[in-house]
Amino acid sequence: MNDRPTRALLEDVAREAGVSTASVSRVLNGAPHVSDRLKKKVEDAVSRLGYVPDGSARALASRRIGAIGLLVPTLDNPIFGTMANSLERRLKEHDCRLLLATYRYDLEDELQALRTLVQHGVDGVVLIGHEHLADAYHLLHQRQLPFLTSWQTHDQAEAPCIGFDNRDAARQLASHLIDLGHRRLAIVTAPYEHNDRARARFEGYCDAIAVAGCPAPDVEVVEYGVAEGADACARLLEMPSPPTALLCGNDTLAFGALLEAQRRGLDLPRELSITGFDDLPQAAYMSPSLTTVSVPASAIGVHAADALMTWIRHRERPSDLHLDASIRLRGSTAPPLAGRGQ
Amino acid sequence: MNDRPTRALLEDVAREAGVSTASVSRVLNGAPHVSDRLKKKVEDAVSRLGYVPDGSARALASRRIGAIGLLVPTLDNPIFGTMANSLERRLKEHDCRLLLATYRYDLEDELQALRTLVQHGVDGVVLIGHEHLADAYHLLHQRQLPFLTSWQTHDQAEAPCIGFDNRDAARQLASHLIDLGHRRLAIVTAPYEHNDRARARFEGYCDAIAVAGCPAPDVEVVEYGVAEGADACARLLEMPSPPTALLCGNDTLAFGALLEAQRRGLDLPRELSITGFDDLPQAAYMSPSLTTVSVPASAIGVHAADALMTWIRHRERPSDLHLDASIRLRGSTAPPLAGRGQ
DNA sequence: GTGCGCCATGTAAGCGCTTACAATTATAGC
DNA sequence: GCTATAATTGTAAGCGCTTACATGGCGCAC
Repeated sequence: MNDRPTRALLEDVAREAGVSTASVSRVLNGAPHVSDRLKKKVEDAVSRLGYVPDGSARALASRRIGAIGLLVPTLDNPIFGTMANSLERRLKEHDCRLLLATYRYDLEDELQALRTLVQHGVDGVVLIGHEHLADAYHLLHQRQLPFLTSWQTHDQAEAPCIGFDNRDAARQLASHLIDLGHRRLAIVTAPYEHNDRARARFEGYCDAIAVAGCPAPDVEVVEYGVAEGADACARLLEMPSPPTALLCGNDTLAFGALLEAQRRGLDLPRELSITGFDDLPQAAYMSPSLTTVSVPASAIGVHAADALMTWIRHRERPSDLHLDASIRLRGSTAPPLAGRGQ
Repeated sequence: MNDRPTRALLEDVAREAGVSTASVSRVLNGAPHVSDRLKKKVEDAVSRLGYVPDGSARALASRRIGAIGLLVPTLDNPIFGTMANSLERRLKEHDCRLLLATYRYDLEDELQALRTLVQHGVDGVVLIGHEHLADAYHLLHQRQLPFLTSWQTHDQAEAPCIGFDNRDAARQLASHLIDLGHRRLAIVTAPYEHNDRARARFEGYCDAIAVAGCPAPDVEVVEYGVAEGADACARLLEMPSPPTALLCGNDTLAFGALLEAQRRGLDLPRELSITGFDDLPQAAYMSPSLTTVSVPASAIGVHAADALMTWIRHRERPSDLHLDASIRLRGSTAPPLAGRGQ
């Protein structure tokens, strides 16, 4: 109990309990076929010595480190924080840890980060989206590491996917605006070349616009950020025939757009409808409150944890899971002013 | 390289390069006294074989896992996401990984999480605040693990601290309101028994109120959350003599309060001043924009990474770092209506 | 020319666990 | 009562690296 100069090892526990090291290990790992008597002896010895197993040694011998890797573009966007949070909590219930890495939407950087995670021996990996460098998939398959893609449904067979249909949700959002009478829509999106979620949303917006026969939308491509959203909004409003509705790639961009529109004295939503995507907690509390899409970030985390643990522990590859994202109609969308938007 | 059924080991590299395993290890770890010729031979062999070192084995043999642990109350509050994000990025530059755990403001849970991090062999730990169970400090010291407390300055000698003065910032915020003429202030805070940041803020508010000789503030203690902030605001406004200004423990509570006040038709900020704490990105974009305190979350992450890596690599304990938190005066605070607030 | 010291490299002993396999004992079938 | 089978437990060989220590060369002062 007093500070030992050298901590107790499994071998010490075995000696103290008068059993073999293998038995101690078995008790500690809840192996089958262990008598209650043995179990008790070992548990007593463990608490008497204050023994704590060494994770590194266990990892080396068992080839499992008890941690999975999560690769997210960034934690600056709270939506990924929400997902990471629920993932970590759920993993903890499975007695598993979370190794986190970010890559700022840079797939080269992602590959690099993935390499170090794999090198560290993570038992599984969760990726956001399904668009990654071929080398990343190659590495994962070569190592036969259980991994999931998430956030965006797709039909690749590379890996099980836990996500929702960004494109369809985006389509619904745009349709809603069109139903309200908007014809001149504009889109503010993040670069979507290497971002399947952004691309799916963009395409969903375009789908609805094309089906309705509206004129091709003006498009602003900017990085995610409030200031970027504001700037994009400013540019769109200064065009010869400005839009009556703005479809933003996420809530952050929409916040910026909303701010900029108000700064210019526009009467929202009468003079400009704005939509976001993600439904961050404060979206409902903007004024006007933001029409957006509620994405199942927490659910993705929980289900990803469960699916991955099943795969790791029982060696059975989980199936895809399609979650729902529902649109939230709020105060930032309304019919356009008569006479405008044509 | 085609898929090898069995990956190359350090031993294979040694054989391929015609040198000893020790030499390979030395080259890989940049040990001194290695000739260029040896280095080149090894590097060639490594790339020829596509060798990737095994993190677990390295960890066991060297007693360093190349990862530090971060314990945050939750990632649902984006302010911690911001900190985790910058910490992870900076650690990456030091070639170090981040093991993340959350504990929902439950110190027992935190100790539990800390135990598993230590067990995993993290090379260092970053804690939020300095209030933790004695067993947590005990564990850290017993293992002689480099660790930092953060977010809130203090003068304990337990560990180096990287933080700012929540109390002083809170005091400034309250003083600002008092200077504007408010006399009846109220406080909405999270439970602060085991949360030194919340407590410091609360005390800062009380300090200023007491010094100014204002009547004792009504206090609502609620969990962090928008809905909770709204409820607290509602209760305070229904009191016999409602406050003219509301000091909230963080921005999330303030968002809720702001919303509730508007829902009740109050003309903000004339009829009620509201302040937050954290300066989340959207604080500036509420309407009215939120007066709050900008906290150096990113800076804490960066400096924590640097300090911890110095400690780990050079065995020299870093000194405390006091960062600044500055108040942001915005649209949610104004002088009280004449005749009210007495 | 010899001896000392330093540099570069090799040898091999772990690091602290897990687990295949062996050994032992208990259970059961006939 | 004897063998086949299953339930327990023990033995010991790794897991793939790092590093203390040993070794062999080489340059240099004397």
